[in-house]
Amino acid sequence: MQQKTDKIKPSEKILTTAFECLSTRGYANVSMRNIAKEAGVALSQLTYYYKNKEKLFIEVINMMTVQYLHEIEKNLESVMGEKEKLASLVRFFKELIRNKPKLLKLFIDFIAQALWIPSFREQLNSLFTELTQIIEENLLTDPKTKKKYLEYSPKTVAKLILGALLGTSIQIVLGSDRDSAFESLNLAESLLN
Amino acid sequence: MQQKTDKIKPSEKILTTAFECLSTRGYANVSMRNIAKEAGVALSQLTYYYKNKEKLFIEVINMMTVQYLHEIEKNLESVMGEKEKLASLVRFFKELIRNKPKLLKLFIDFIAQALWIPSFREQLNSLFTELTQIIEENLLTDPKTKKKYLEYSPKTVAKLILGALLGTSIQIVLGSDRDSAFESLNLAESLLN
DNA sequence: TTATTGGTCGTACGTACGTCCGAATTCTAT
DNA sequence: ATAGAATTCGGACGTACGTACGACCAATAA
Repeated sequence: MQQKTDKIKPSEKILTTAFECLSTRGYANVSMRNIAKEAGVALSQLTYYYKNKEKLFIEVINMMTVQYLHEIEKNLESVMGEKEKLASLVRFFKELIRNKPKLLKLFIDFIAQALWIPSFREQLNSLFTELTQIIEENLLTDPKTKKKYLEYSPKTVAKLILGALLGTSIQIVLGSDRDSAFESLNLAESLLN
Repeated sequence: MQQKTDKIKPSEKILTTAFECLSTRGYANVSMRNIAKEAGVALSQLTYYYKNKEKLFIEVINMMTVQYLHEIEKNLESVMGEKEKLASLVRFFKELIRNKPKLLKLFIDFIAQALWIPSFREQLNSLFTELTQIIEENLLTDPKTKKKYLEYSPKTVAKLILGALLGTSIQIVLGSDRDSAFESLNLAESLLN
């Protein structure tokens, strides 16, 4: 029965357990020992595979970044027209908030850590850059769309879209009345159309 | 010469020093001992006045909340017309980012802590509520303004504005190219007009 | 068979943390 | 002047942390 779970590579088991712990309790409140214990592995295994706590967290974020950036791009490719793509992006975020709030929390926690830890900051910056580019290339290339924002560059528009999605998500994840804030995302969509 | 600084109440000295430390290095990276030392006060004084680290941070946030909420309201009262008030709010945020980035960092850090610490979360929620109300009452009462957003409630609009300001600020504080992201705030303003 | 390598483990080191406590000092009101 | 309260101090307690180390074990290659 447990054959398969036993065959999981320890390094992967550590990684997924680390994600579970970090996204549930936060970087500052999770110790290497916690992760080791929960993964059913010796503490020193974490050092062996990931060197230290900082690098382990970076790997966790990396894993999530790769996975979800792909998912976003797949989502955007699956519909035609920039209006529809925007709708699709908003829908993606709403589903993320509803179904994977832990992922959002992990991400917000990571942002805060990036304030003080240079290696995190670097990684976060490249994530922001990639996200902005995806938005730019998918939602803002049509001349018709461009005209609407006249003097503003696509990059500026993309950053605002990302900012609004991020800021609203934060309010939702942390706030009490979830549904009222969801409405804000709908409004964002219609304002941009 | 130092008469005046010596006369500062220790509790206040602790509070301002705590702000300085927290906004420079972050909640997780600042110890009670750090603050005590920097404030020139015995460690146990922090416990005496603020009970524990959590409550001390809450007091710091409280101080900042009171001060800057007042400042925002004062700012909004000083101009007439909802368009102008929106412009004034955006200007306020831009100046905040430019002149008091440490305050922004403190705030972002606080948001992340609020993910895991219930007392922080409570305080953050009431701060969000107050901010939303200020926006609602100052920028969204004019019937002319209301019409623009048709089916959306003022609260929803207010939350989006707050979200966009917050999300964009985060990108600016953490990002490398500050000026390009400032543009996003200008765009936000014109989109809402 | 033996030697080498990669993986696994338990443990220990040094340090830092938040909190607590009892004694000393200063202030205040009678 | 003095009792009592408020303040200040240094130090200690127990715990938790990230990291490092050296000993095993299993598989592989010569």
